[in-house]
Amino acid sequence: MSKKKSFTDEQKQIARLAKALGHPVRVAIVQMLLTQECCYLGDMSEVIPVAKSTLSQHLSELKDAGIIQGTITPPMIKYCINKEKWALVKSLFGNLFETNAVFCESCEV
Amino acid sequence: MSKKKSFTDEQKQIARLAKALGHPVRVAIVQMLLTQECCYLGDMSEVIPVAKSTLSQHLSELKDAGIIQGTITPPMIKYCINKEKWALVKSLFGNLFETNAVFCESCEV
DNA sequence: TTCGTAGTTCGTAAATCAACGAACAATTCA
DNA sequence: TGAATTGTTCGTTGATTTACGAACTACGAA
Repeated sequence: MSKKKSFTDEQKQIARLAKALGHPVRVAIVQMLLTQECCYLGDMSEVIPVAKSTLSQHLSELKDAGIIQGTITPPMIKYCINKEKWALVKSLFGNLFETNAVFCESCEV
Repeated sequence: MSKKKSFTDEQKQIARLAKALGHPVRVAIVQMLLTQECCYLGDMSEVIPVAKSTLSQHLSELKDAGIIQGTITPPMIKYCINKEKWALVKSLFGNLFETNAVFCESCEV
């Protein structure tokens, strides 16, 4: 047995969420959804410069991470931010940011 | 010319930083450096269950993203959080989180 | 039933990521 | 000078990501 610990749930969750936000397309999607309640792939593809199929894949990743959700409203699918998950995102990153950080004075930049 | 705009600097910066935090090993590193629990690769490798070479690569990624910095203090290298960059991280994510989000009531979870 | 719209999935190709051990610097200490 | 320590780089192997157009599904409207 090793003394090395595995990762905490918090570390895994932060990593998962950060990864989901780790691409400009996905950041753009989230920003858009945050400011306009919900919208459709078609709307996004007018603004975000990638193929619709690519956009759809990015939407899937955000969905897999739980950050967004889609509701079928034929013939379209309405995407929006998942309220609960977004609260979790804020809370997890908030914890990290509120860490009373110790910066190293002797380290040059 | 397309009417589609490219990505804003903010979107690219957030994505870059989020990507850097998008792995449990790197989250663990940042958490330790924030509190200066460990500052040397050797210390970290006693806690984080990956090979030293792998750890070194993760440190490089965080360094490339500008989040951490290393100072040579022979025979070791002392790592720490880059104060200015960390402030930027907080500010960028802060902006995102402070967005007055409009959640869609009609979307089921 | 046929057409058009909205979005997903498929198939493919290139690039990047993640992981490991081995080999390699650089430096201190004996 | 030689040995030990610290950390990086190399070389390799898979897995994952990103991107695109083409093909497909699902649905409402004509």
